[in-house]
Amino acid sequence: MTSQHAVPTLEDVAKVAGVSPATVSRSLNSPSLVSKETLKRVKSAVETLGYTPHFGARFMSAKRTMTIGAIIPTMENAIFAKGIQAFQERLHDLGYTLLISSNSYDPEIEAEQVRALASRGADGILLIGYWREEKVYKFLQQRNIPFLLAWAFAANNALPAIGFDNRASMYQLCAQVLTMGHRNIAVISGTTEGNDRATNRLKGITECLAVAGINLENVPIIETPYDIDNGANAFEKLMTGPKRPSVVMCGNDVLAVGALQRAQEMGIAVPAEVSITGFDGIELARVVTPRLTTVCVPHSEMGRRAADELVRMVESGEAGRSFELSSEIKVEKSISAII
Amino acid sequence: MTSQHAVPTLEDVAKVAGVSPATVSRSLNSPSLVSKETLKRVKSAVETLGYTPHFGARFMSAKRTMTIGAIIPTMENAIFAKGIQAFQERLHDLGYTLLISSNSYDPEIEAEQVRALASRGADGILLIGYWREEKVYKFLQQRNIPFLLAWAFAANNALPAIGFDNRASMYQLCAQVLTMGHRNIAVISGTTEGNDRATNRLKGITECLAVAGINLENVPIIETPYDIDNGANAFEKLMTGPKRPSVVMCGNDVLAVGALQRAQEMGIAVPAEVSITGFDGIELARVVTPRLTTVCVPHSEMGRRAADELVRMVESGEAGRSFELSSEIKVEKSISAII
DNA sequence: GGATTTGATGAAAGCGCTTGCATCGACTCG
DNA sequence: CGAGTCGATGCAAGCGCTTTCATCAAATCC
Repeated sequence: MTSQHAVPTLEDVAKVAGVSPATVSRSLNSPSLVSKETLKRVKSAVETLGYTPHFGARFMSAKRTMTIGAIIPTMENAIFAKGIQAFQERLHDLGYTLLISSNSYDPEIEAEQVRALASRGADGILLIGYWREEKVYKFLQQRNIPFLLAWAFAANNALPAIGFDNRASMYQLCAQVLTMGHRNIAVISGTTEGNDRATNRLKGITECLAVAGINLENVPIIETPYDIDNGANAFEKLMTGPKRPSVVMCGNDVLAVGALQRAQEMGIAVPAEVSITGFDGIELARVVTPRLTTVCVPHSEMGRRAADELVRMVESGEAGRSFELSSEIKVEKSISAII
Repeated sequence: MTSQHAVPTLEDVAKVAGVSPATVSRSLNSPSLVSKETLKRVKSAVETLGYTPHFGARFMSAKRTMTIGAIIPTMENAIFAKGIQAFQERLHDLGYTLLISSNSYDPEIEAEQVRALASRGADGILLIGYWREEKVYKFLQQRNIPFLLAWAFAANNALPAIGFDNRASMYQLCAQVLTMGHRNIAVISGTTEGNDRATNRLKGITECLAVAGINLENVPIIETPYDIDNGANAFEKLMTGPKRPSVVMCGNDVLAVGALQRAQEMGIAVPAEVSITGFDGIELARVVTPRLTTVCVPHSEMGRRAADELVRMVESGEAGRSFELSSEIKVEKSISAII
């Protein structure tokens, strides 16, 4: 081993540059307080030593860590990917590092991750949706850690959030479905327990149907975790049930794509024999045949603006604001009108 | 504001439990050294105060951080999602926290992220593929930080890696394509610069074609970043060129799906008029119509085993080993034989 | 039963950095 | 030209934790 793994410290840099550690620190953090001359010497010392500030030490003496945490339910399907990617890019531009954790929709793990991020000094945290145990919010407040909720927006909730109204969007989509003449509706919903987005989407459908005077007892609803195969299986169950629906509304695109796929395998024509709708407007929705009728959500915009707002909260110390983004119903070939 | 944001410290816990800070520390980290009695008191003090160890402080005095970093090119398309998800899950089981960064295939940003993770005390780092500037490897070695490469495997490279042989896999797929009678081949490759996976996949094709005696000058190759629309555009260019290929081989499934989509838009029948192949075997490949002929990679297994190996390296201090995983060619409807 | 071991705990020294305060020339001002 | 400013720098006190070493009482041994 040629290299002695002596990680260089501030003091080493100071020695090489012939100044005090304090001056090195200032050169790195507030260059304006240091003379051009010294700055140059320090810079070169840093280079030759390959010095990297020790994050732990910095974290201990300074308050800020320039780190933002994000906790998402899953990375596996693409629902959050685009938004988080945009979130990360914007944060990077703003000089922050993003730490991501995912928890497979498990609230226990989520709570644990909040603590982990807090103890790692996250200056702010991004969470998905509203629902979580009260103690998590308590903890965040007690620790005074700014947080922002994303992928959801509820006008009647004071917590700072950026997203869209899942209920209203789905309501609208359902209204569209009704307008096209469908009365025989089935639903494949994501797991609603502990998931306010899924819950609200389902609510959007049931409310709309109720308003339209459709008896909900006749509307089969299957709940299942977001996954292509689950969507497929649920679809099969619905289509082999007592009464075939004319349209299957799915809680998100992943489920819908599963449904679509199983339809093909079963030789059921879409949309001729049955229509299918999704939600989210992820890539998956536009590459399948027929394209999915879905609700398009501005993922990238959401990610970017979430970054802006969270950083604003962190840097200004002000309370977070909420932003409602608009979603857009995109009617594609996976649905047809009933004549 | 009701809550004074006084984050409780070890000392606070000590005071409440009526013991010394040292004892609290031991209770938390080496319970076996502490009496049952004391342990109980400390535990309850921790609970009532909602104490969370200060990561920075811990990092400063201890060596381990129980943190693993992963640096991936992108979260946006699903190539890495499944593998990283499995990686994270396994790490969680092993008691480690995962920090993820993505860099949009920018080597500068990657280098920066390696430093960021190092200064944050990552006990080990997962990187994608072999190629990166020598200084990055130097840095890692000098800092004595265990690292593992994933999504690639090259028998002739000593760096610890877990993955598959991109060149060999693509060679095999290409051989299959030739077997089916295709001689008029076009390629849509991912950007090869700075990307050894893309480079090797392309090499797999060209080598195979060379062996088959096909003049590479007649093989149009378009290089473009991994993105559905880029795949679509490249496909269109190829199909409107001087001589239509009978098969378009794509560097990954994302490009292939783009190609497939544009084919549909252009009214070109797949596989009747042109065949299309992908690489990776992500979900996208199996939901499109026709299903994509592709090379399936064991993403989840790779993620899990990467976690195991990296943790082993960290905990044992031993050098990393390399693992070649096998990939599997999956022939689906997107390709047809030339008679 | 005195000497030694053992188990449980405390005291205190850092770990590498930031920052308030002190210092000290060099300048400015009246 | 002496007093007050100011810009640049150093000194040193922590930040919250881990860990070595010392301490001390109880248990063990010959």
